[in-house]
Amino acid sequence: MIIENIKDFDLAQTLDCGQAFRWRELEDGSFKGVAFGRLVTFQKDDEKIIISGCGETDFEKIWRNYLDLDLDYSSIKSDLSKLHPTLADAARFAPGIRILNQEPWEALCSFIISQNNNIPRIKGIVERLCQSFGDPIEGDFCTFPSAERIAALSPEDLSPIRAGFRARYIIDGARKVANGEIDLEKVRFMEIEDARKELMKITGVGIKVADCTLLYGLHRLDCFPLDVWMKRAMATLFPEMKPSDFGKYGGIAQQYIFHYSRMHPELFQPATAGNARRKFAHRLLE
DNA sequence: CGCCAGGTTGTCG
DNA sequence: CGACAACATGGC
Repeated sequence: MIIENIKDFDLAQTLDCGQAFRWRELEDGSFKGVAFGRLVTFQKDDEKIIISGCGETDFEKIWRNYLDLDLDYSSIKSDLSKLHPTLADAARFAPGIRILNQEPWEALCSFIISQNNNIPRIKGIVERLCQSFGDPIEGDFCTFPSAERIAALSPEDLSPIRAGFRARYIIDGARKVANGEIDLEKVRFMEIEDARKELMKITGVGIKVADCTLLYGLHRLDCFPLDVWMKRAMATLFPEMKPSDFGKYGGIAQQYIFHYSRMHPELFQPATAGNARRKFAHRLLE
């Protein structure tokens, strides 16, 4: 399956920018992984995306939407870039980021795991969750376990995935989703404040995890999750702005800023002597 | 070893 | 309301 004329899209920037935790980069720069129960490999060649393991039907039914290929990111980027020069810098730094349409339960569960945690370890816990409770597909690739499957477990059953204190949050979320107490497809269309409140009925889901679920799992592009990186970025780079100033595509702005900040930690370090010296040495090398 | 991580909860003032 | 420790684990 080959899709032509794709702009504003980069595999690494999109699949490894902290919105999804399961994609594996292969030697040749392609990405292999599972979503919606399907195993695929993406390759990018100039303006073409090559998808192995997927036919026309699956592309139209799943992957076109998953990769958000119908949204005009050029236009959005151009509008966002007018809001603030540093946002323009961030968008220019990773112009190929898109916001995925992930499965709602996977996004919810993944971001419950993300709390007070670092990205490498989040990936490890999610991987062990899938290996332990998902269905095998091929090689060691597995599906993401359904809410129903997890709902049948106890926190102790999750001990092999080493999620720590988050284990009972995962179970609580799974049970509320599986028994219909929370209908994620209804949450998708709720007023944003109601949607947040609904998700926050789950123990262990606060405003940040709720916003991540809404943005990455339910494609609510106006959500602007504030984690430690984003709080630093707002305080340091956008002191005059608040999240709502970024508008209906604020979630996309957030992703540019999050990635840009994580890739430039020096922006947030006090200008220590050592740091200044390093910068000076760097200048001499140029 | 100590600090921190895409936070949330519970408690105390 | 706001501040703040505790939470489980391991990356760096």
